[in-house]
Amino acid sequence: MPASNKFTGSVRMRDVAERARVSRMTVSRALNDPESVKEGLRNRVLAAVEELGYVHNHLARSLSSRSSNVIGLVLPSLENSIFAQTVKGVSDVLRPLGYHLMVTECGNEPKDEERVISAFVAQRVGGLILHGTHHSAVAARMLKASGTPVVENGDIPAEPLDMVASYSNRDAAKAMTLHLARLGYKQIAFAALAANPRGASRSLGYDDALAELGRPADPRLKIEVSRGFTGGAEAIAHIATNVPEADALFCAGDVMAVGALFECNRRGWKVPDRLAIASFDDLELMRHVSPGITSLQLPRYEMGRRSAEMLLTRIEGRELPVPVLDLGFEIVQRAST
Amino acid sequence: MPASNKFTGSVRMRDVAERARVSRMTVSRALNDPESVKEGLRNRVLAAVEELGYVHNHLARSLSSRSSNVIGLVLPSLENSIFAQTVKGVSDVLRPLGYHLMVTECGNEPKDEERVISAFVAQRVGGLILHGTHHSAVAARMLKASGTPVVENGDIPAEPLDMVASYSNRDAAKAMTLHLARLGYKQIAFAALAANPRGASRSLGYDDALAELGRPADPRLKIEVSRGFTGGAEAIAHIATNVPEADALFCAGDVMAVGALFECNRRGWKVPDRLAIASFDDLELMRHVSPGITSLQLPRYEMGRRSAEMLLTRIEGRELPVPVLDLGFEIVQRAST
DNA sequence: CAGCATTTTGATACCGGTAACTTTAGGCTC
DNA sequence: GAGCCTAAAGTTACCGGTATCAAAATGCTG
Repeated sequence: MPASNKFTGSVRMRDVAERARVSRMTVSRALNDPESVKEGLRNRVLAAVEELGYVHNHLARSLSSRSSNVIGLVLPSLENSIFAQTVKGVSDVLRPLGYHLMVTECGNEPKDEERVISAFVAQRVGGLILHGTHHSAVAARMLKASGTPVVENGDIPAEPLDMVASYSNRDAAKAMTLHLARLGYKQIAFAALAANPRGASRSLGYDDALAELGRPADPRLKIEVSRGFTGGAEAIAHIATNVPEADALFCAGDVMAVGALFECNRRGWKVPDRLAIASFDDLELMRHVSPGITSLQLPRYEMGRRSAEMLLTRIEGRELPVPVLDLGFEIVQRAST
Repeated sequence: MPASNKFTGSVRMRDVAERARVSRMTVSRALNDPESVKEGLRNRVLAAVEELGYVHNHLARSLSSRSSNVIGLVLPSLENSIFAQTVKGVSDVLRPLGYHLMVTECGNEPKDEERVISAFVAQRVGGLILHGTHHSAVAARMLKASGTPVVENGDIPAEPLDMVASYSNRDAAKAMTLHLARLGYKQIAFAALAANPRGASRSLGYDDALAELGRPADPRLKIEVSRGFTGGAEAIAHIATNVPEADALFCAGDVMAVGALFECNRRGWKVPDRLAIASFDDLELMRHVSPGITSLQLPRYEMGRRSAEMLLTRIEGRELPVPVLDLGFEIVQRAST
């Protein structure tokens, strides 16, 4: 039991009711559904609220009404600005309707995600948006049992928990690989993020493309690197040593491609002449470095917006026609390829 | 009243109690303070919890116990990875103690912050960490009245709401400006973020330094730019047109310095020979570009960690000896100056 | 083994709201 | 103005837990 803090005697609805000389119920109505209270009383109530500095107790409200206006968003990390757009998409939908968004970060481990989900379910949030698509059995069961509406939006999972609004990491990786092939690159290397479920899907997409092209899967071309700028440098080092004949590098993690580009600059490798570089995520940075880096523009904002909309639809009791939404992606061709 | 979703008949403590043939109270104790229940009963309870898939209702718990294990963190934006370290610092302290962190973004407008704070207070969170230091009167009053422990950690405010764990934006900006002067730069330009309260403090710090150096404040050297990479480019353009004699540029916003560096590259300006560049925040990027950018290393992680610790101290009822903590900063000298 | 302190469990009231229902107050028709 | 209908306000019970105090079980001492 962690908390031992007690809320210091805060103002209760009863206090407001007494002050306005009405019943608690009238106060409740004046706050939640003002139209249903006659103007005179309503003003008296609102005045009392103002005078006493009353702040509605959502705890009690949610408990009693068995509904909540809080939506939880579970992200693997906040280190990355790639999620900012998604957060904005969600907020833009929720805010005008009076819902509140609470974000929590959970890493890539299903066990950690489980703890976060458990906390949200314990708080009886109105709905949950999960970026991850790999969940522990306990988490899945808990979500199902609690009946919490859920949207997954980091990938398109084979077996959705509930609703989905995302792009397909596998399709996107495949498309970019094919794009590089179409541009004439023969030896396309792939830098993969270790221990990242979305990284794994991307890796499969790369394989798909090679298979479709009828090219053999050269294990030297598939490079496992660490995250961040460092990963890009590692990939270049690997190519220099082990597959100098590679003519393109597709980086499957956000800033990784920039790290690779910087490393090429350090080594005096011309991009794209010596080596073409493509990135998975179209961060703002990609168009500011030179050469600009070809990348996949993902529907980050849309993912947020549609996730929130789907959630609200479900919360309001309407069933959804298509609970799995593939939002696609686009390839942005720049000077690096 | 937004939500109309009803929690579908979830398992209650009463159900667990019946199944384990004990009183609700025993279940409550077995979950919150296992030591206080004898092993036999405790196991029976835990087995029942497991079998029924019971998830504790924090709503009810918080309402009844008038305490919460949720801590709210209010950030101006999630677009920026600079807050990731702070989030991590907070989590690292809270997680092992069973507290949960919920993050919300609020922009730079006190009115928006007020809405977020109000939501957190309505949820009766155990404590609040605010990055902003400019609050609406309503928000301040609400926090005071509710008795919620609060830590501000984005700057050292003149009049703290409660506790503070931060560095001083003003001091940091002053120190960097003095550093540039010490390196011999004579015409130090300053690129400021418009409409950002922390930006304003930094601007004052720059002024302080000039005053201390006995240099006149040349208005052409103080440049207001937009945020992001673009802002840096704008600053360079301004210098080229209006103050070509400037020999150093101090950028007061995160990626701005990188944008400035890129723009210098485009124009063929040598850094630092033609123009030295310094950045406020020591993002990872700063050491990966070339030349590496001189910047201020801020105690982002510490700010999170100490904020959380202060909050817990207060929550546990102990008073703090020093409720305002200045965590300082360091200058990282790199090739750009 | 009685007598008392301590630990473990249970009964009851209440946390601060809202749902559902009842009562009262108005408004209209004839 | 009686009769009926609707709107507005109030009453009561309960949401799902925990605090608090009382009761029962256990242990210890002499």
